[in-house]
Amino acid sequence: MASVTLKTIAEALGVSRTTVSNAFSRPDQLNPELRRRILEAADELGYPGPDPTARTLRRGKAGVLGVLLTEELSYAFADPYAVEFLRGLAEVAAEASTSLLLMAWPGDEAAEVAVREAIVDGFCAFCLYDGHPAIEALRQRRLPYVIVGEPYLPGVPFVGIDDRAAAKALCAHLLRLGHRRLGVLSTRTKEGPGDVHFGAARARLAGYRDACEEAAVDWDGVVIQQTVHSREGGRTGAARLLDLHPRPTAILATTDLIALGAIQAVAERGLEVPGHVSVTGFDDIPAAGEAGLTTIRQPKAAKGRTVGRLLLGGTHQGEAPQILMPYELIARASTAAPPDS
Amino acid sequence: MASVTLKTIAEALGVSRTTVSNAFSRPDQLNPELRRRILEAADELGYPGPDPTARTLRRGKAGVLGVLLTEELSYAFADPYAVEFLRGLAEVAAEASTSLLLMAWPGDEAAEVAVREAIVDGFCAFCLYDGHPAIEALRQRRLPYVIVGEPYLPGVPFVGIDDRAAAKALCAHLLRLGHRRLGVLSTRTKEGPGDVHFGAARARLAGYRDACEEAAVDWDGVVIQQTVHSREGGRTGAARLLDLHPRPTAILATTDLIALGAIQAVAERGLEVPGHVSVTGFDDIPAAGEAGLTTIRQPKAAKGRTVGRLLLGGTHQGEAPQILMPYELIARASTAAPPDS
DNA sequence: AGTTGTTTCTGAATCGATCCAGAAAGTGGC
DNA sequence: GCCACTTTCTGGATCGATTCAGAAACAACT
Repeated sequence: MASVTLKTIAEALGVSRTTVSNAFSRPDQLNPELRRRILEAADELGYPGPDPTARTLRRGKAGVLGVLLTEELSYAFADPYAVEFLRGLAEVAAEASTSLLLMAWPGDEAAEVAVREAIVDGFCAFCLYDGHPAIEALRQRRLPYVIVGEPYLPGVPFVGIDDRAAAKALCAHLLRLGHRRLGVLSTRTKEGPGDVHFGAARARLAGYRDACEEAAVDWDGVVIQQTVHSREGGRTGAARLLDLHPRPTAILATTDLIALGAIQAVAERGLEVPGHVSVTGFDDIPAAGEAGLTTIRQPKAAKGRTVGRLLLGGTHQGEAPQILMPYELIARASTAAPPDS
Repeated sequence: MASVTLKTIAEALGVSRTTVSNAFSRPDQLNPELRRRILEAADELGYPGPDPTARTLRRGKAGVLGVLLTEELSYAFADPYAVEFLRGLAEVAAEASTSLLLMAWPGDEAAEVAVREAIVDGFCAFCLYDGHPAIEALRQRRLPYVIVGEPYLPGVPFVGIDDRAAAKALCAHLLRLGHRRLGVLSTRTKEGPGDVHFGAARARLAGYRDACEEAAVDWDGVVIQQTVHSREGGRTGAARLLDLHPRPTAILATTDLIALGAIQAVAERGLEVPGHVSVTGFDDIPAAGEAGLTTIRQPKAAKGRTVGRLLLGGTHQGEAPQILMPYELIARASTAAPPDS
């Protein structure tokens, strides 16, 4: 009944706990023949291996990085952008013999508890929104942590791009081509249609607005259609925009996934991209290139690697690091001058 | 420099460690006024809260269930089936104040290590394949664990449906309708085109075969096309099948997601479902109903709940529980008699 | 005054490993 | 035969909390 520990094995063989521990963790510290006997005895006694909890407590290092996700798991994984980011993060983590822990929460209330109780060496928060209770909990844990992409908050470690400036550049590109009737397709907010809650979406909308104001285009005349963050969501959302009279000549989607759905919706109407409607995305996922989508490219895997290095580098003394990664406007075939109307 | 612990606070206030511990974990065990002072001092000293590792070691319970995923994260999350399952699991876990830990591995070799070192109360392995090294590691940890859906192995705790029998029923349905030229769309295996590695896919193929043999249809004449597990993968895979001469009159996809892609491919050829080609799926995800897809319905969330209860119920003594859940053939509009050729 | 009970707090033991300083035995060089 | 060095093993301290039996103070009831 009593569980099998190092002590059980040590007593069975008449050696010390330390020696048994070495047999598992530092094989070069003992005689190979004795080690063989120890492992054999461990196997016979049903020893499950050194207890990870005790080991972590003593070593003061868990060998784990926590990745915080919001409730909608599908949000994070349906988007190839997230997968790329995680690949970069996992790469750096693996070099430090560290594994990733994806933390799924039933809801916001549980988030705080989860952050407080997770056994990790650091956190990376992904897809949070401004004001999420976990953010304060993160600060209190006094472990290294980084907010990725959104929200950007003063005094909080951050890695991402300047979403607002990038969005402005993208919108300015459309305005330069001559577009004046714009439609925006944004990810759905948590709060319902009133307010755009997600930091990145909000920053991107602000960037579009900046560009409009600079070009003296009336921002209030721009229709903002919210939708689910998926290809299908882009299709149905775009359908709404295409029903408007007069129809927008350009659709700005806040992510590539949505933009790809929008392109599909345009085709289903028997219209052409960019002949009748121009479409832009955001992120430059692999499928964007194939579809000839004009978008903002951001370094996805590199972002993950940067986050990993930051977290594994130890606690940040003093100032919180805030790293802005480079981005690039990729103009492809999905944008052109608007049709003569 | 030295970290702030219970002891630091206790000494600062001249009370015992136990009392400070109670202030955090058992508020009813001490004077409210003293508790207030303790929490205040903790805040001032920058105490990050009781160390989760130490707490776990002492309590002997982590309050965490590990969910094992294979390398392809997208595999698990692109499929609404997985999301539903996790919802059920999370529900039961939440009732026991337990959170879920999604474990992402860089690769198979890392799997063993991760299982050995994870600080959890139990494991649920999802989307593993037969012979995965993690399976042996799971057994050795002597913690409760369950294999979900695939692979089904003797002596290993299991929850799922009888994939083979379900697949047989589905295929028999097509054969009853009169189909004789079948095409199969299966998820890609790890090993390449030679052998179908994933347990469920293999079991489903075996079921199709059973039905064919019972109806004296030549199984060797059935083309098996492998593809990526996604809607897009289904589209391209089905395109290959539709290029065959003579064209199959029915396509059996091993998952709904693939089937939905197949339906799209048929439409793109200017053909009709089920007029020219019948299509079947597997799992009955929400989108399957909308698309009128004939498929096998299995209880997704209930499966998650069952797994959760099993894991939280403690270690299984003696025999490994193997639970087969009910399934149901859902005949919808995507299947009909083959065209007169 | 004595018994019982409640509230509030304490000290030592414990969870299961790892780390460190050092002991014991054996090796090699001079 | 002595010193220096390596290999192999040991015992005790430690990581940071929780648990448990019990002490101290005080109230309530015979």
